[in-house]
Amino acid sequence: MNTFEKVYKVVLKIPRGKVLTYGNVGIVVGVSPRVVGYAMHANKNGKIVPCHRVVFRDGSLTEGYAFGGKDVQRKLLVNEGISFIGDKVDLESHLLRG
DNA sequence: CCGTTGACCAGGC
DNA sequence: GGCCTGGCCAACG
Repeated sequence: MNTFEKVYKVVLKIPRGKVLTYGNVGIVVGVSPRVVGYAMHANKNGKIVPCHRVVFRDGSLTEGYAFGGKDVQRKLLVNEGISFIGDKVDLESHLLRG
């Protein structure tokens, strides 16, 4: 099992309408948050893992998103029923905590 | 094998 | 509340 696959597996387990932070995925997988971000970057195709359900600890998104940018990512999240506070995800309501 | 590079996060100013 | 710094760890050259 590669480190990427472990990250992908956890991200795939995120239910619709919920989000996780990079650091949270890192804790579950057992790697540093940087590695999670690296794995997401490797997934820049966006066809393998719903990386739009992974956001910053702050609830903010990323500029270099695979599908085109944070605007596209925000649209995808809203499409799944996730609400936003300004330019950030409403973590209080949608952060998946285990 | 070593140095650099990140889609990060927390702390200090 | 924005910006910088240190720590973190796998992938790349």
